[in-house]
Parts: sequence; C-alpha cells; structure tokens
Amino acid sequence: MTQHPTAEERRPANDGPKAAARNRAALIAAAREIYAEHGLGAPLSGIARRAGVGQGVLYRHFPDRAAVANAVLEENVREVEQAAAASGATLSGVLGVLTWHLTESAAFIGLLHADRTDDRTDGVHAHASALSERVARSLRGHLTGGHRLGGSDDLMLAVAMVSGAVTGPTREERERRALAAWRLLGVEVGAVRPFAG
Amino acid sequence: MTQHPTAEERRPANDGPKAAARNRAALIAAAREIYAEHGLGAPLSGIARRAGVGQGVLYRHFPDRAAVANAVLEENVREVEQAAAASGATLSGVLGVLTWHLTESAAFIGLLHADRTDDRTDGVHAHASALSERVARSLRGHLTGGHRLGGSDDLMLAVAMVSGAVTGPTREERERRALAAWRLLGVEVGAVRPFAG
Amino acid sequence: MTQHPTAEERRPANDGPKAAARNRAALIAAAREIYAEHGLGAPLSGIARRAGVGQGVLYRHFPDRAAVANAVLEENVREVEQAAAASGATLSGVLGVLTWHLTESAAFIGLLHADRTDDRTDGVHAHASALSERVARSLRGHLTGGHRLGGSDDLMLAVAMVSGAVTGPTREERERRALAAWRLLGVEVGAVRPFAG
Amino acid sequence: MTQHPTAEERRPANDGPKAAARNRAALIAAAREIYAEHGLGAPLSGIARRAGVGQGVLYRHFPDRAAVANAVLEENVREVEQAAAASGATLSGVLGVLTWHLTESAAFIGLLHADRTDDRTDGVHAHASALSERVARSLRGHLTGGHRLGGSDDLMLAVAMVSGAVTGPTREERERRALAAWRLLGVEVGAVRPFAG
DNA sequence: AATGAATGAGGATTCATTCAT
DNA sequence: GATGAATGAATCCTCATTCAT
Repeated sequence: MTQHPTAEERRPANDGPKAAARNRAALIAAAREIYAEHGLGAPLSGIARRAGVGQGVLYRHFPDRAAVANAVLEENVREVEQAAAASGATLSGVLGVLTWHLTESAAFIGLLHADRTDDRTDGVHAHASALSERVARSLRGHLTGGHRLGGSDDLMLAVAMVSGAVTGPTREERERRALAAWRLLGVEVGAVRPFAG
Repeated sequence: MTQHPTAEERRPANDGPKAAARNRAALIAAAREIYAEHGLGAPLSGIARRAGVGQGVLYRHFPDRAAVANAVLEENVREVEQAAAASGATLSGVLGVLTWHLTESAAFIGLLHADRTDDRTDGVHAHASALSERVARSLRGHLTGGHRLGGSDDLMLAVAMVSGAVTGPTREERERRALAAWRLLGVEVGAVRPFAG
Repeated sequence: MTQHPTAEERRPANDGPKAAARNRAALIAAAREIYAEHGLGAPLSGIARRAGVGQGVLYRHFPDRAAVANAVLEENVREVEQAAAASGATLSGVLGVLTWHLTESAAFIGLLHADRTDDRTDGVHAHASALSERVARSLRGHLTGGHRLGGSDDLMLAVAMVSGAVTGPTREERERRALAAWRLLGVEVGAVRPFAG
Repeated sequence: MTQHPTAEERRPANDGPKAAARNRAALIAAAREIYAEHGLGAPLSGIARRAGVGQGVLYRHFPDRAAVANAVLEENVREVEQAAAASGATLSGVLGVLTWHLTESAAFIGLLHADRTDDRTDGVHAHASALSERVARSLRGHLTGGHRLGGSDDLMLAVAMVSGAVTGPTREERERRALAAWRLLGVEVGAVRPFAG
C-alpha cells in the first residue's frame, strides 16, 4: 500500500521553478497540436508527453481537461482581441485574423462545433459562450454597415456558419472553404493570417 | 428523430423469428437517442442497454462503432432522398426536411461537423462523403436558380454552414438559428419537418 | 484515441455466465484475505488478482470499494444472525461466534474501529450502523440478565470495547485478548468458533 | 488537541533564525488537524499546506510519514506523563487526561486501533508499543486497588477497550461513549480535560 | 533553510470486444 | 440468435519524494 515506494534510481531532471512558465507554454502548444491531430478528446497523457513533461505537471497547471482546452482557446481569442484593438484595424482585417484561427486551430473549431453533447467536452463548452462573447465584442466595434449583416448577432451567426464550412485535411483546403463561405455571405474578408503586432 | 419509436419496451421473453430485424431497428433508434444525449463517442454498451438487447447483438448487426453511426445517418439521408423523390418536391421543401434532420439529429450534425480529427469517429467520417454526395444528388435535381447559390457545390457548402449555426440546447432554439442562417444566405426554406410520404 | 484497439492476440478464458456466482464468491474470499494482510485500504487490483479474475469483474460485482467491504461484512453478520437464530442458542454461545469473527476478520474489526476518518473507508462506515444494528438485534433476543450489562445498548458498547482490545499478529493472541476483555466486563462467553449449523 | 495553537497564520515573509522550531510545531499542529479530519493516511502535501510551509520543510523535519504521526503521538503521551508526574496526581485524574486525548485525537485512536494491517501505517505502529509502554508506566505508579483491575496489564487492556468504544462524529459524543465504557469497567474517571500544569 | 515545481509509479475506473452457454 | 459475464488495455488522476533555485 505504501504509495510509490520505488525510490531507488532517481532520474535527475528538475529545472527549478523557473521552468514552470516554460512548461505551461509547452503544454498549451502541445495541446494545440494534439487537438489538431486527435481532437478535443485526446488523452491528456499524450499532451504531457509531447510537451516533454510528466503528467503531474499538466495537472498542476490545469485542473482538468476543460482547463487545457480553455487555455488554448484563450490564446486564440486574445489574438483576435489584439487584432481588433490595433490601431487602423478594420472589420475585414479582424475577420481575416479570426478566419486564420478558424482554419488553423482544430480546438477553436472543435470548441464551437464539435459534438456539443460529448460528455468529455462539457466543461469546455461551459466557457465557450464567455469566449464567444469576447469575440463578439471585438467585432462589434468595427461594424460599419458595408455588408449585408445587421448587427453583431448576425455577425456571430455568420462566424458560426463559416466555422461550419471549415473542413478538410489541410489548412489550405480549410482556408479555401472558409473564404468561399464568407463570399456566400457577401462579407469581405482581409488577409487570412495570424495577428502580428 | 423522435419519429422513430423509442425502443424502451423490453423484449417480452422469447424471440420470434423476425426478432433480428426488430433488434436492428431498436439498436438504431437507441443509438440515435444516445448520440443525441451523449455524443458520437458514447459507450456502445449504453446503446445495447437502451435497445434492450445484449451487447453481442449489437456486434452481430454492426461490426464496429462506425457501422452503428452510419446506420443512423443512413436513415437521415434516406429521408432526404425520399423527400427529394416525392412528386411535387421543391428545393425549399427538401431543404425544410434536411433542416429538420439537422436540428433533430445530433449524430447528423456531429457527423458533419464534430471534430473530424477525433479518432473515435474516423470510421464514421470515412463514409460521410458518400452520404454527403447522396444528399447533394438529391438537392441537385431541384436547383432552379431562384436564389444566390451557383450550383450544388455552393449548396452543399451552404448546408455545411447552416449546420455550423445549429447549436443550442433545445430543438426550437436550433431551428430558430438554422432558419436565421438560411436567411443570411438568402435561401428560402420550406416547413421544417420530417418527411412523411 | 480509439479505445482499446489491441485486438490481436485474444486469450481464451471465459467460463460462461455460470462463473459469475463463483467469481463473486472468489472475490469476497480474496477480499477477506487481502484485508487481513493489508487493511481495508488495500488496492482493489490485488483483490481481483488474488481472486483470479480481471479487474472489470470486480467492478461488475461491486460498484465501489465500499461495496466490497460490505459484502465481506455481510457474511460475518449473517453468521452471527444464524448463530442467534439456531435452536438452543444462548447469549454466551452467540457471543462466542461473534468473538470468533472479531478475531478472524480484519475487515470486521477494521470496519468497526479502523480510522473512521480515513476518507477511503467513508462508504464502508456509512453501512456500518445498519450492520451493527443487525448484530444488536441478534443479541437482543438472548439478553437474560445473567450479567452486568443493562440492555442491548450496553451490550453493543461492550462489543465495541472488546473489538478495541483485539489486537495482535496472530489469531490466537487476538483471541486471548478478546477473552480477557470479556472477562473484565464480567460477561461469560462460549466457545470461540465460527457458526456451523 | 486544540490546546495547541492552530497554525493558520501564514509565515510573514522572511524567516527569522528560530523559524525551524516554529515550522516544526506548525507541522505537528497541522498534522493533528489533518489526521482528525482525514485520517492517518491523509496526503502529506495537505499537512505542509495547512502548516503554511513548503513540502520540502516537512521532509527536512520528518524523514517519512511515520515520523510525522509519531511526533503527534509523542505530544499526546507526554501530556499523559506530565499529568501522571504532577504533584497530587491520582489514577482517576490521569485517566481523565488520557480519556481526553482519546476523544480528541483521531491520530491517537487511529494509532492504537486503526487497522494495524494498513501498510501505510506500518511505520507508525512500529513505535506504538514503545509509546504504549510509556503510558503504562505513567499509570502504573498510581494503581491503588480501588477498582476491579488487577494490574497495569489489565489497565492497558482497559484503555484499549475504551478506545474501541470511542466513536462518533463529535467530541461530545465520543466523550459520552468513553465515560460509559469506563463505567462498564467499573473504573472511576476524573474530569475529562487536557493536562494544564 | 525554505520553496514549490517536477517526476513518474501506482491505483482507480471504464469500455471495446470476445465467447461459453 | 441472443445473452451478458469476463478480459485487460488504456486512460485518468493522485501523491510521495526529490531537487534546482
């Protein structure tokens, strides 16, 4: 019963407390990749392994499966917010950034559209509306009427619709379909690319 | 898909000769319900239990997880095909039936939009394009140009987009959003209801 | 993600449904031994291994840790009840059987006295009072006043006290201490042995 | 053991020179509380957290789980010894102090009665007999014959028996049962309270 | 001397799948 | 044909213990 008695061959490793921030970032990056490859329901152990840390570290930083996904999404949303807040930002420009994240991040899509009834992702969806609202707020400030959408409600519906169209094995294919979707909606979209200052 | 009789009645006792067919139907109905409640990744044991049969029966009828989901989808697609083939069918009418299935069947949505990278649903998606093509074919025959979509490719993209918009806890909410989505696309949709010969 | 894909080398085993009862009995017997050797908190996996079954079987028969312990205790209590119900039963005779179980079954003692605050055994203790009441009922019918105890409350307190005295590495030592405890209480106890018809 | 100041005050900031002694005391107090709430098997991390120190400090002061429990028990035993050594001490008075510790300290009870086979507490039990002997020695000097017990062996058996009776969710309930147990044994017990010089 | 992050083995639990009856 | 028990690998999660800072 003595828990974990094996204390013979201790491996070295332990880069001290400063590694914490680095590990957290590595976990989020690993999660993004794993999600893209295996979906939101992928084993957490795989994320830890890809990040090069023990499983305990993952649990130290994220109490549960939902927290990991939320951390990944948080980054996506933050980039959209930054793009919206940048000086000279336009609706089409922000939508370009948003579209880039839709085509790039399986978690982002998964979050919005993956089977909402999957019990394993319940916790994720619980936070989704809050994140969604932040995206809406970012877009709202740039609504100018140069398109067929009536308001930010229409705009968020349109975002959902575009994300529904984003399928395909490669990012290029997904981008092609995303742009076709925006075209059907009569909305102009700027360069599809991540936000960079 | 509540049109299909819910298989709650426990098998009486002995099995008649056509028990096999009855069991298959019960399994599909049970799977539809389970998928709606717990997602495509739900335990197969729960489907067998809900159908009132042993787990062995499930495996007799369906070799694997994908086969179960495909059987459920097959029914959805067949109804759309029947609606399209009915005399007097119009595009908006068929889209109404299609929309009904989108709002009703979590599996149908899940199939088209759930995280395609989820390994558990790989086998399902393998058949998805075939089913999707059958839906496209059904719609193609009714394309008449009275809308902004250029062809059946555009139409299938639109279907994907609408399915992306279909979210929400109740069927009513999902229908509301689906109709809003079609409106944004400028496509007229008939009564949202299952096909009934 | 596909769960448990390894379906290559299938091992034979599977004695059919009739093994169920045998397995349940084997699990209880194994649990009794394991509890005696390692305490109520011992790994369930060890119990399954000792019983010669897979871990899943344990969970099929017992939903959780508490259910296993309760099943073990249930047997102890049942023997006491049977001893009490036997024709010609006397209080000292029933106490002899009860004492035998106290000295023999680590789980029985553990249940009544092990660290009540141990979170792992919470569920066990939840049922303990019900079992304890059954023991009290069994003894009650034989209260005759030939001793210093006032009623079944006193008697149950005395049982608890004796169980507190039952310590030691061997059954013989535990029996010696149990008898000394009864003597201090001025209660006559019959032969310390399991009930046998 | 609430007589010991609960170590809730977080260390201010820097550590003075005698921080070590303060930390040790805080750890023991924290352990006592944790043991009372969660049993002897509670996570060590929780003890360190409650004491307001890092986990490393716990290991600096106590090499293993057993050392922590032994330190807690050491305090209980020491109080009994002090009560016995006080001028004017009587057997019933010392038993009152002993009884107070039995009703107050889950670790004390747990130590004496918790499932001795629980591998997690092996190390603790290894020291138990030594501590137990110290208690016996303390009582021995006050044996006067005014009761039914024959010697210190009987007395220690009686202590074990009383501890077996000490159950219940509140200290009051535990005290009530302890007193009833002593009464059944025909032993007079003084005021149930901690020793205070 | 203290901190608290990291490791990683251990134990709990769940299910896909098989198969004797 | 149907049943449902059994298997056991996979995954989740927890903690004892170490150690860089």
